[in-house]
Amino acid sequence: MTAENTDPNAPAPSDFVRDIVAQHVAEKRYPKIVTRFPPEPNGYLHIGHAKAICINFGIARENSGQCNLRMDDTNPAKEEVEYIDAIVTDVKWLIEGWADPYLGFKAKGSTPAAQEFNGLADYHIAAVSPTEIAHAEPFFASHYFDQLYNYAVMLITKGQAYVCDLSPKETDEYRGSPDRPGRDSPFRNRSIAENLDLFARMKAGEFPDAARSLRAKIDMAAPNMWLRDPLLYRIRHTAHHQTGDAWCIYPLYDYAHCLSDYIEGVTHSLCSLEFTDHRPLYDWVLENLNLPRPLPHQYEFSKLIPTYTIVSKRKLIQLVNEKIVTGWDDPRMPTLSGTRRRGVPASAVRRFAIGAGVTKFKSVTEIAVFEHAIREELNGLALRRLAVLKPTRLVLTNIPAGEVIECTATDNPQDENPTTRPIHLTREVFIESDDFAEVPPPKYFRLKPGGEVRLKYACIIKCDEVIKDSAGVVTELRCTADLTTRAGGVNVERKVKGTIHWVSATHCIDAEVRLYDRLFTVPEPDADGEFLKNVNPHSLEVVTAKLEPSLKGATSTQYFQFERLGYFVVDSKDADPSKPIFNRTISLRDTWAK
RNA sequence: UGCCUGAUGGUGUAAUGGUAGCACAGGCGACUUUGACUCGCCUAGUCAUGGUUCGAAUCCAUGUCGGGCAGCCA
Repeated sequence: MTAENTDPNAPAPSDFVRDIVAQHVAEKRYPKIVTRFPPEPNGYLHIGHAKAICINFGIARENSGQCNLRMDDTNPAKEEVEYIDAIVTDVKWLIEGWADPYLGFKAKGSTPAAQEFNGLADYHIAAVSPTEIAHAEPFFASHYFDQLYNYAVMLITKGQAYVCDLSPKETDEYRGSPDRPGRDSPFRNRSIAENLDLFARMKAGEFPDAARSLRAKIDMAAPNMWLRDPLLYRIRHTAHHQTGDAWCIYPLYDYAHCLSDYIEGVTHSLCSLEFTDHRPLYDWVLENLNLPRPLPHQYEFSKLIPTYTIVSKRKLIQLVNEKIVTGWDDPRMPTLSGTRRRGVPASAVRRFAIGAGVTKFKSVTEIAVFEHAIREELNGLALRRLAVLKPTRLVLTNIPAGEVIECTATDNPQDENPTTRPIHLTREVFIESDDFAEVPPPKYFRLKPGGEVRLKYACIIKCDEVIKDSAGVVTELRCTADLTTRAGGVNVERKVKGTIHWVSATHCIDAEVRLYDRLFTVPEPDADGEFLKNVNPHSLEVVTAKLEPSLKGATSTQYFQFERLGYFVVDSKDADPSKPIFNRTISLRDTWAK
């Protein structure tokens, strides 16, 4: 549980978007605050999307409103159903226990209903809650294609849209450039009747791809490029994952998005900065259609870009296709599925995304902020366990072989009344190789020849002898255990500087442990456009670790802290009961290593 | 050279004409059967120049620097 959803006194985030919403609420401008999260199903959601999700769902949550999940699927060439399923899973995961009551879906198969509002024709589609209605699905822009078509006919009838026969290349030339006005298309002044006829025939499939387009008639000399008679529809003889072969003309983003918002009753359409130039077009479409209900408005904020990561679908796809990672859900990927598999709790992602704030300043957020959020969440959630990643054999010469000394270990010292479990001290144990140094550096607290250290939850031991092989590698440490320093023993209060973790050599289990590190070696991997050369060749190290036996049967829904090492989780994909595999989510903070 | 948009410690963000605060990072220390956690202390900032004002990060002007825009992508 996190402060964000348990502390009623925690101040709600404050930012310029929420200020605007608050003002609209005070003015009673809308019957209900409705936002939306509208990904295109052409890739997996990543940490950058988490910010948009948190803002949109957060505002819905704070205002008892609603946030619709909508597939912005107007370009069938780039989209796949695989992505739709993944997006739904990821969004539900991220908001679960936080904003799920505010998630808006629609009844499965429903399309916008024609209604009359204040005496005017209108289209509207109602939301349902997926937690209450079994047959619910996300919204889809493609489910509004009929209505969008009708609106386009309306624009044509008003003389505000026309069919243009210019080729893509010619259209480009006619558009001019930022510092040079464009020229009117020779087809700009076709009669309304001809436009209506041509548009109907475009829909009927009479023309090949890109032979004609429907354009808004605005201003070819506008300083804003997006107002130079932007395309509304293009011809594309391609099947759509939702509508099949029903359509061969598809609306473009600028036309479909604002109307989709309107049809759903969205009030605040929040998007990232690069759409700022599109806002006048968003408004133009809505304002020219005689729509009876209050219009939505668009507000822009900056994206969340962490250091040492890439958040560009195109580039993430490249990492997958070039097999630099094992897939979209590789634990090194900044995708939500990768992050989840890595062992990061949704609450940590939210804490990070919300903490980043909402501004119009293009910023880069240090990954350390995310790492801190992960540790903070996991510190409260993770069960402590003992595990040795790189084992060194240690023999307690004063404990007879076969003797088992039961010790009590704490599951999580952060709990008010922590539960415990038994662990077993035996003659032979494994300790971390790093926890012994034959020639210790200055201020080394751990085990050294002749030195003492405490085995956590057990007793103080003294290193008597170092056994090495012919190559000089340490193969065994021979020590004596001072059993009077055990819990309950007379010398339990005796202090030594170092405490190290260990597992019994006779009771432990083996497991594959995947040690992940940052995927990139530099803070801004794509600064020069060549992110592939900045891939960290050591982003994954696989070891066979020795684990305390209570870890047997662990599942991927449990978070663990291997004491003194870091946070770990069972890999949700590759592990099975006979083959335990753990992912290191993140190491513990280590002020000594610095 | 067009339009849009922005600039507060190393990073992110707050202060909405009235003491520049918070978090991360960094440093020092305390505590510690995790060199974790926790706690205390410290370092460090309003792009520039003018103006309005008793008072400016905030308002105005000019400048500087940055980001975005010319897909039949979203």
